[in-house]
Amino acid sequence: MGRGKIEIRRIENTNNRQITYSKRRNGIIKKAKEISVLCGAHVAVVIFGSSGKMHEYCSPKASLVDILDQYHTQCGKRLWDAKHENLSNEIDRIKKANDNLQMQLGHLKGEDVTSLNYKELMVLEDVLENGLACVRDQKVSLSKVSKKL
Amino acid sequence: MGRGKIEIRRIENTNNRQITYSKRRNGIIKKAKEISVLCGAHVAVVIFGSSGKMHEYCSPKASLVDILDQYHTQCGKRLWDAKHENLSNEIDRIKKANDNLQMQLGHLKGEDVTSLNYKELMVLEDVLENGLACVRDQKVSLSKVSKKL
DNA sequence: CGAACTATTTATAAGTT
DNA sequence: TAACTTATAAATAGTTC
Repeated sequence: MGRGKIEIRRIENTNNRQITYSKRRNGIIKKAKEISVLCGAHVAVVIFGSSGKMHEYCSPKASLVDILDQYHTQCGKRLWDAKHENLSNEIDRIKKANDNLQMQLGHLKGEDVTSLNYKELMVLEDVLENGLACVRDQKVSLSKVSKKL
Repeated sequence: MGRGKIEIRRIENTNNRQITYSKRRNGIIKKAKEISVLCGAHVAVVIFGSSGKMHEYCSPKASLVDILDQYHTQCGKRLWDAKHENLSNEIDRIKKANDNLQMQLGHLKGEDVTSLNYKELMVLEDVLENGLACVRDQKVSLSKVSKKL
């Protein structure tokens, strides 16, 4: 619709793409408003431009949440359950990472070392010696600075 | 667009309303596809006609869940129910705990010690010395055991 | 009836300022 | 650059089959 016909393919020129995006976004939202008034339809439109900025439209008297509830009820795709599952999995994952860190930390502090074999103890000893050296170096550095002041 | 201009107000004739709904719904979804291709936008459209039947469009490579996640991130509105909110909060909490553990672990290994003050360094030194002592004791214990065998 | 048709309106691509 | 203009493409209201 315009001075020239365009192919429906990505507009490579960034500026033109931005202009077209803004115009067409307004167009879609206008159409969404119209169909909701003309036909009493419930409509939700969410658009993210390539810049990441969001625009939304939702027909009057219905929040996006309402529309999505309706979506959930109707289509049986279990939108929320899927989301829930993802979150639960993430929690499990992080908790495991956490436990692992706790254990490492405990070993460094000398806790539960009886569960380690000789080789592991040697590695641990090296790490601790190295840490101790760094800490002592830093103490020395700080002492020098405070003497200068 | 059409043989005659129409007011944007509810179409009272059920049949005409249904026809217009169907035509315009297709129109909106076509436009949504076009903007996603032309501009690389992410778009989600959910429409319920007055009959209650649902239609949706979601731009390729992004599920409705993804788009809603993005929505959630951007606008901070409470799209998810309390359960999900709790899960999200838990994730944040555990992640923070995790970061804290990572930092402690780093310090024990001698990383980023320059961010510590003298008092903190002394505490750290004590912890490390204690840990080292435990580890060495354990090494000795293991040696004794292996000699006995 | 729903699919196809067209006269018109509307949206918009490109141009202009 | 963004807002305005205009020629043209696209959408669609009413109609036909």
